Amino acid sequence: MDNADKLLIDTLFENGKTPLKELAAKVGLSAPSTSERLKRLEERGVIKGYTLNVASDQIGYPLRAIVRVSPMPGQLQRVTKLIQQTAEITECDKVTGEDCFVCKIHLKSIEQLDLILDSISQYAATNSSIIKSSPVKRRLPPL
Amino acid sequence: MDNADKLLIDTLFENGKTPLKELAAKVGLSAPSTSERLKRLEERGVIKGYTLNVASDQIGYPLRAIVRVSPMPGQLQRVTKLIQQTAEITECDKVTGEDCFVCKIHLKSIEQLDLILDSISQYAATNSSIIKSSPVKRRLPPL
DNA sequence: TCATTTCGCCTAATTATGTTCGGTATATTG
DNA sequence: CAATATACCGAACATAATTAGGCGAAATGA
Repeated sequence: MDNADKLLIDTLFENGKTPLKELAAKVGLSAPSTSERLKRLEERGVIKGYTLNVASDQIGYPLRAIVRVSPMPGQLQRVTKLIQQTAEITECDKVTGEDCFVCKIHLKSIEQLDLILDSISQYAATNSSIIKSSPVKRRLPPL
Repeated sequence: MDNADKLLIDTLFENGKTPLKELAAKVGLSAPSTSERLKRLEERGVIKGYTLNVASDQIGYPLRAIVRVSPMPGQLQRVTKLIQQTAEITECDKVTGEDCFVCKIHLKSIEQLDLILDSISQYAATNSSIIKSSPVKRRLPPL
């Protein structure tokens, strides 16, 4: 991971469709060499894939929430499965400490939150917070 | 947003580099029409951009944590700025409820967490959880 | 030390991919 | 019901990415 590799990752994180030519110019290499670099980054698993940023409010989800979930004794497996099967839960991390899971949920309405929490509450205690804004948008840590 | 548009978004979310030809085949349209669809999705702001999935452990960050941050009275502005300026904080949402912020942090080591928390703790109470696994990887809600 | 291999790079040619350009059918509107 | 707008198509064109062949510097090993 030299400077060129870092620049490639940084640039592609900003715009995953940056043309090879432009990438090559930025790192000061030829197109084929740059392509080789990328291939190696992919093979090494540094670059796991290319994806989209979608505006969730444009696809019918004006609300987002963060829900902390603490399964009741003996319900860990069930709750894990339930979380994975709830399509509106778009991200979930299992963490140390009091709460077991921290989930991000996309919602069509507040009512939908109630609905989803109800389905969980038989097996876990939950703590919900509506997202009001995002002071830090997804970004890379320093390379 | 008809079925074709949804398929395009779903497919590109999985692989942001899916060739137009393949997208066209999938939605049953010609390449130019598919390209038009994409352009409109971008113009309407549904597709906000293309980006990368990077393996954070491959770029020197084997640990991730979720930190909830509750600024002390009168320190909201300062804390907001501090969070934004802390490069290891790769995501932060401002939420309703007890805690004001929920942050995701990428870490080189546990010591680094201590360091970062120290810099915040003069202005806010914090509650940290180390991420042990991610039962739900980032995905789209139902389209 | 000097031959040998490996590696990363280059340019040029080739192939793949995406866009533009008429032009048509089907809705939409005055 | 004519006029316009929309979404689509195939063919031609333009752009972008990959492959092929070869060069030079650093690492490897006799």
